Amino acid sequence: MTMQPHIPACGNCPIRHNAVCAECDADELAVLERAKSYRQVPAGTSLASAGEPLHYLSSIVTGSATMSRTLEDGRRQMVGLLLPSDFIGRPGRSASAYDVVALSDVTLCRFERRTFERLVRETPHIATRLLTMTLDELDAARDWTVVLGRMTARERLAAFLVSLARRRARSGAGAGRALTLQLPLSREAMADHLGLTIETTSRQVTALRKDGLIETPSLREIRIPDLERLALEAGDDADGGILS
Amino acid sequence: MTMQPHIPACGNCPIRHNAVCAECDADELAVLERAKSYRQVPAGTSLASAGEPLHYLSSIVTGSATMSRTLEDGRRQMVGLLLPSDFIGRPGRSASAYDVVALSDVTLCRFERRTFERLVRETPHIATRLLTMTLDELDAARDWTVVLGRMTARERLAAFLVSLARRRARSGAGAGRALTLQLPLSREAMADHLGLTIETTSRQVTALRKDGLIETPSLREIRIPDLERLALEAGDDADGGILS
DNA sequence: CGTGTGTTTGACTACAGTCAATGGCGGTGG
DNA sequence: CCACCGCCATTGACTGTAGTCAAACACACG
Repeated sequence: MTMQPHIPACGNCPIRHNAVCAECDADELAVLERAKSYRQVPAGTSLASAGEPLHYLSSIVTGSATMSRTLEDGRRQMVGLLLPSDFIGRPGRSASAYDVVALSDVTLCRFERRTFERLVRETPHIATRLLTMTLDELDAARDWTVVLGRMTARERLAAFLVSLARRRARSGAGAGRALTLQLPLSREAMADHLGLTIETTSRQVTALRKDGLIETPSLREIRIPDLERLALEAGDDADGGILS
Repeated sequence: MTMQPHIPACGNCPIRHNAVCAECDADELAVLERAKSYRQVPAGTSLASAGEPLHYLSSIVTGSATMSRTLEDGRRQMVGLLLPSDFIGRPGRSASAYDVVALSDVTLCRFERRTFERLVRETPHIATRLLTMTLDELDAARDWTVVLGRMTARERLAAFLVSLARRRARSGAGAGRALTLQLPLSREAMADHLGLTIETTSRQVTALRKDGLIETPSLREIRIPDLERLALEAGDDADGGILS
């Protein structure tokens, strides 16, 4: 299940400048270097379960994961799509509030919870970075609240694709006007994120394609010829605006 | 518009043990004492506008407010109900991401943004408390995401009432089994929070009343004879469980 | 007592959900 | 190498929940 990967030095880490360690200087990095461990898990692995203790807090180095809650009758809602540099777990709480499941093979940079809590206390640049990241996530969660509370199925899908595209654009991969997204999720996972059924999600993909707003070279790829036009469909007229 | 209220010492402040200052010691409180100012505003006052600069960061001392976003076509979604000890604004960002409007007369404890950002940097107990509060708000926002994405109108209303009741219970006012909520919101504001129309919200209030789950002594009061039973309606079977 | 705002109720509509069948793609085994 | 199986996605037909439009009601205020 768990493979032992080669552990890169923090200085060469692909998420060095985006993760919880982003603001650390060389000295602080040296401390992290000693405390961290890596874990590589295959797609489908559960990384945390709602209500269960979580002994390690981790950053995603490569791969992606979902954070979701499932109601007793099986209804599921994704509350976050975790991509490289995103953080799993919460300092100061021993149990996870959500289920976290690897969507692809995932590499984690882990810290034992107590160790990490000490790091937060003693390493100012970790604490400030964690606060900034948490504030950003809070804004993103609230923005998604607007999508789920007030937008139509078509707008939800458009909003999701635009936010994925913007996230990709921010972490390098600058595209001119057209860009192709590698979807990390199945239609079911997309539906769980959008608060829709698989069927409605699929119909909306078809609808956006028929309207020329997206192309679907394969099931897991979506090409966006004109991001601005798609953003308009998401009710996001102020360019670069409300959708984080 | 703005009244000059009597300014209580931090030691006597009603939100002393819940607000962003909760963890501060006497020395830190003395610093806050010098930096803070109070402002009292009547119901309906705009405290922040999405996209507009926000010069003061504040805690709500008394009263309540809504935090919401309005789409261009008028659809509105509340992303937070702000009660005493809740915080308005985000350090490190000069513009507000949402509209904030006073629901009742509100007393604010304010700090100039730059001043507060310095306080966060130089006062460890402010920084840690702010992180804890932000993490709590993040969980609450994600929990609400589940409500909006997957719950029916009836469940949304029940979930909202239960969360209000639990919030009240936490800040004193321990009720045995039955308790009466003073609703700080109009039906319209409730609908905006629940992601529903006024009409559907009103129908669900009627439905819960007809089923004996709530009583409505007046428009702005809701009596809950049995909180556990109402919580069941919200799909929250694990007692004290998922709803923050 | 009348006016106005906010709420409730009613009748009808529409959007997304449900149930079911078909389609496409990849992997495995003959 | 091809065929079959199984999974996931798509499409179709119908249903149901919440939205829309409109009228009645209730309470607060002048």
